[in-house]
Amino acid sequence: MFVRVNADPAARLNSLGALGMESDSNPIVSLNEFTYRKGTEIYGEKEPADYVYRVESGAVRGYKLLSDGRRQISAFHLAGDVFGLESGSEHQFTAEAIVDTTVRLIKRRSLESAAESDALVARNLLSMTMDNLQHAENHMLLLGRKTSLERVAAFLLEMDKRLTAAGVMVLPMSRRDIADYLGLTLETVSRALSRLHELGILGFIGNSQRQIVLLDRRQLAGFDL
Amino acid sequence: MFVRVNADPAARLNSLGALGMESDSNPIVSLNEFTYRKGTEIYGEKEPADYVYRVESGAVRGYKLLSDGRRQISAFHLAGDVFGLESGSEHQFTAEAIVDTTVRLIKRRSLESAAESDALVARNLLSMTMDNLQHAENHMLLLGRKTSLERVAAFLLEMDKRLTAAGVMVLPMSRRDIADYLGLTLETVSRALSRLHELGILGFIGNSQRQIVLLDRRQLAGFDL
DNA sequence: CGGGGGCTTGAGGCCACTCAACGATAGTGG
DNA sequence: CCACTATCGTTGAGTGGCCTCAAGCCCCCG
Repeated sequence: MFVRVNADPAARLNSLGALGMESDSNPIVSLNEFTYRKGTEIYGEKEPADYVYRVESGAVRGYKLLSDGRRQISAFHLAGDVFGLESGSEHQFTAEAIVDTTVRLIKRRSLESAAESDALVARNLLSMTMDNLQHAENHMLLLGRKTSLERVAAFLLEMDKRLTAAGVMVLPMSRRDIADYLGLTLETVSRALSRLHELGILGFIGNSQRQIVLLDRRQLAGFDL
Repeated sequence: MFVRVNADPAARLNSLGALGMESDSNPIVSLNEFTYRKGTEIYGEKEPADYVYRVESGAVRGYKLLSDGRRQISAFHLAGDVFGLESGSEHQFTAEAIVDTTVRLIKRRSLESAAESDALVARNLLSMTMDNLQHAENHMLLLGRKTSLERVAAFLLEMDKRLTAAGVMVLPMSRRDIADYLGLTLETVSRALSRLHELGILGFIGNSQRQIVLLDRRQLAGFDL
C-alpha cells in the first residue's frame, strides 16, 4: 500500500529529531514510532498538520464534534492504515487512540518533497486519498439511507474483513464508538447486535461482548443492501 | 436511457453527432466539450472511468443507489467543479445532469501521464481529491448527527457560498434532490424551508420556490452548529 | 385548458432516541 | 486475593422526530 516513504534516509532522521523535541507527555519515543495509551489524543482539530501517521499496532478513531458534544466518527484506522493526511495546514478532525496504539510518524514536509521528486510516491498518496474518499462515499450512503440493522450489519462485515483472525473478530472499540461511527445511539447498536445474535447470525466468545464470531456471513450480507 | 459510450475519444466525439440527431437542441459546443440535457446520465456506477469532467455550466448530481431505490447524493457539482476522479478503473457512483449542463472532458490516461511528469499537476490532483474528502467528512457529520433543520440550514449556507448572485440564490435542484443529499425526505425539507420562511430567515422570489434570498445569515448560521 | 410534475401541508405511524434500571466487566487499592 | 468502584453493555418503557400516506395548490408547457 504505502511503503516507499522511507526512501529518503535523511528525511527519516530529520523527522526523528523533530519528534524527539515534542515528546512531552504520554508518547514514548522508539525511533520514529510513538505509542499512545488508550484514550489519549494523537492530534486535535485545528492543530497544525505537520505529520502523517501509519498505524503499526492498535486502533485509532478519527472524529468531528458539534458544539454540543454530538460526535461523528468518520473512520477507524487499524494496523497498516495511514491517517492524518490533510489538504490545509490544519487537521480537520481529532484522532484518538482507542487502545494502546503504536504509530509511525512521517513528517509531512518530507513526504511532500518526496512526492515532488518521485512520481510513484505522488501516485501512492493520491491513490490512498482516493481510497479514503471512496470509503467516505460509501459511508455517506450508510448514514443517509440505511436502517439501524443494515448499518450494524455493514459495520460487522467491514470489521470482519479487516480484523478477523482464526474465525474470531476482536473489536477494539466500544458500543459508543460503534454508535458514533454509524450515526446511532449505543442502545440501538446493542439491540441490533442482540437481534443478530437471536437470529443465529453471530455469536459471542467467552464473557467478552467484543469478541464476535460471524456464523452466517451470507445472511448478514443480506442486510447490507 | 443513454448510448453506451466507447472508450475511444474519437468514437465519443462521433457519438456526439448521433446524440445530436436524437436531441432537438444544440448539443455540441466545442472540441472536447459536451452538453448533457436535463436529467440525462453522464456516467453510471460500474462504468469504466476513462474520463474526468469539469463543469463549464449547469449542475451535476453524483449519487449511489441501494437495491431498493434509496438514493444518497454525495455531492452537487457546479460550474468550475471537477468530478469523476476515481481510484479504480470503474466509477463508484452515477453522475447525472440536473439541468442542461456543459462539461469539459479530460482523458484520464492523459491526466495520469501529465501528473507523472509534472509535479504541479500531481499536487493539484491530490489537493482536489483532499478537498473532496474534506467535504465528505463534513457531510458525514451532517448525515450522522444533525437534525433536519440543521441539515437544511447547512445546505442553504453551502449553496449560498457557491451560487448566490445579486443577493439571490437560484437552486438548480429539486426538493427531492436536496432531500437525497441531506438524508431526509422531500416533505421534511419542505417543512424546514417553510419554517425558516416563517421565522423571517429566508424569502422566496417571485413564483419560483427555487429562488431564495437569505435574509438573516447570522441566524441561519446559528442552526449550523 | 388539461395534464403532469414539483411543492406544500396535514394526519397518523413507526423507528430510533431518551430515560432508566440492572448486570457484567475490568481496573484499583487495600 | 478480594472488595470496591467506574465503566461498559443489555434490556425495558415511553417519547418524539422524521417518515409515510394523502390531498390539494401552483406553475409550466404542451
